[in-house]
Amino acid sequence: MQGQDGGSPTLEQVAALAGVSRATVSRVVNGSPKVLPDTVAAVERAIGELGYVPNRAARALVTRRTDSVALVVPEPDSRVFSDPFFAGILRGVSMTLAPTSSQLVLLIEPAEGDDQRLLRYLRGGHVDGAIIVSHHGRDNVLQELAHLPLPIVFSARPLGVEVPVASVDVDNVAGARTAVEYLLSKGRRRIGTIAGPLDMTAGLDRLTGYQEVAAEAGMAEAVAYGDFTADGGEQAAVKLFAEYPDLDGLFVASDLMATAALRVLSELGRRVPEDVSVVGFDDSVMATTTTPKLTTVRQPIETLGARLAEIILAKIGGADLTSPEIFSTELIIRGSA
Amino acid sequence: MQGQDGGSPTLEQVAALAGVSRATVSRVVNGSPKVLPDTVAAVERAIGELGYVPNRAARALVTRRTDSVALVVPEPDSRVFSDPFFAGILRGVSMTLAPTSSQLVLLIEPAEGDDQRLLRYLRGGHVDGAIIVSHHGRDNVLQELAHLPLPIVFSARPLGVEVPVASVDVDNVAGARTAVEYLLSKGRRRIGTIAGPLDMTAGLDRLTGYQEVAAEAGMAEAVAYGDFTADGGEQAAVKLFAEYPDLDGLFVASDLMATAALRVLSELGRRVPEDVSVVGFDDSVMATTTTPKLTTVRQPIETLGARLAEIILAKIGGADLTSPEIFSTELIIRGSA
DNA sequence: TTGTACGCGTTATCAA
DNA sequence: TTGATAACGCGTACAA
Repeated sequence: MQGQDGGSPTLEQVAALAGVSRATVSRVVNGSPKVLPDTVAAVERAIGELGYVPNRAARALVTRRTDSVALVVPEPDSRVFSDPFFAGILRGVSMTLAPTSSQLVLLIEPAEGDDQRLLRYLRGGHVDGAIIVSHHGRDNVLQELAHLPLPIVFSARPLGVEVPVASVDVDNVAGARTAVEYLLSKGRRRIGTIAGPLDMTAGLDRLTGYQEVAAEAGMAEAVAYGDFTADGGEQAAVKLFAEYPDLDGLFVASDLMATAALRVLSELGRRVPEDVSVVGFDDSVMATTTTPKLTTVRQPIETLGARLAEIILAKIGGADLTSPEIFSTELIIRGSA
Repeated sequence: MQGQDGGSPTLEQVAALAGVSRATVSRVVNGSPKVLPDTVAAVERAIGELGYVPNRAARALVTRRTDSVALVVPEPDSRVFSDPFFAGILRGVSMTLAPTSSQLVLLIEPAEGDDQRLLRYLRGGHVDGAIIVSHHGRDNVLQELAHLPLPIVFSARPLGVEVPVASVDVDNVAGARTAVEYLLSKGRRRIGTIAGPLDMTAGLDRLTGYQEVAAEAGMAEAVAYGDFTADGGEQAAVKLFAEYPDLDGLFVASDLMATAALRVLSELGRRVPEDVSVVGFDDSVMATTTTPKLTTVRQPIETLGARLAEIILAKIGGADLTSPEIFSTELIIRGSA
């Protein structure tokens, strides 16, 4: 039907067909208000007939805007893709960007230590802005990212970055507090926790929430550390219950680790929730695949992703946003506590 | 340290600093063999000093190559992002593309029926090729995608497309056969299945595998349909066991639906695997979060993704690949059968 | 309201 | 081996 002459049609060809100049076609394409209705109609007809699509490269060259934003994963470990959190963020971001003219390009650190490649790309003006899905904080990449001359927003308060930056996150401390306080309200008196790595805000803050409530209730701490994987959760659970056999409550910093803990408890012959009540964090799909179903702290991940996209779009548009935005969590009560 | 004069440095500036012409710098950047070593050294020093990065837009404009490939989800339903299958594909694709100069652009259908936007984008020369993660087959979008004047590869044989196209998939029929035959080998004689939607190859082919074995074994079919979600799996399981209470074996077309079936069986008071043996499909994370753990058919998803990327890169490079590539599955035996 | 003409940063062709 | 110079397709002063 169209484009049969090899390359895509150009502004020039549309102009010829519509009987106007390139400039006028350009105006119509970009919605300039100062074009006669008749002219607009003629041009649009020509555009439709030819199936014209603006050449992004040419446009970017002159406007110095690429109409694309990067979703950056500054870690070579692509396991993040399997993380339900990442999936939710991706979903929120892409749903928000879809109706926009902006495209989403996925950037992942190609190999351990190859930060420079990422930074050069970002500095090269190939994208208008970047959303950083930062997990591990100690990385000095975050520092460099934060200082890039480019609109940037982080999916979580970047650990170790001192300058003010835009970020979107959930109140992990409060979420953890809710979980532990709920356990307390159910009469649990000896509550332990499986924490995440302390170089991630999610690990750090959720542990802090637990510690705060423990201190307030005069309860001794019982902590084991996992790495947010099923295996790590299993090992932590085994260790925790070997060390503190009298635990009657357990707050786990992620649902995935919680499912592992549930299995360990089952093998240990401890009934859930009768002997030990368990609360997770995330409210991911897995929370409903276990028996009993998992009571967990829900975070509005997709909303976080959507907001991330809104912020980067706003910053690209010139808005000056450089502070964290915190969303609240919600306790979802199911069978495990 | 660099780029302090506003925009990124250009070829021109590098040339000035190195005392050569733009053309020579361009040659060095693109690794032309016909440049004197001394000149190369001088140019590279200038590049390093200025922190020069080629302008992608300008380059794309003249070479007519964008160095980017699209990962297309031709459905407005962004739930796919939460699908472990999609995550694995994304992982394989991005790992393969990362060391390359190619960027990955994520394209999702913005709204129901807005196929045209997607097609125009793809036709507009914004990417060099596209990987289509097609789930639902009846969509006529697939037809149009298959006929695009652009290197294309599908993540599964696109249902309803008659022309030869490149695709990468697992042998779903054989995988399902393995599962059902295994159930048979364990002494199960009354085996039912929870199938996926018939407009997806995964749904269709896995059902076919079940039906083949059932026919060969002279076993009556017992089929219920789910939609690859937990809720759908639950409803299908309820319906199936209401209709066929004597089932002693169950093959479920996806792990997620299998976890739901496991819960239903538990509520029905049927022990797994003693009363009913269950086999899933995928070997996703959830397969190990259930009690008992799920015996399932594993597909090498990440490998599929990697191959998808290799194929699209090859096609962009001129290779003529237009036939399906089929990978095999593997039965992972755990506790449920 | 519309058209002319220039420049965006690169690559590629052709001379030198 | 290197250097001018002409495209590539588009936006936008500036002029008409």
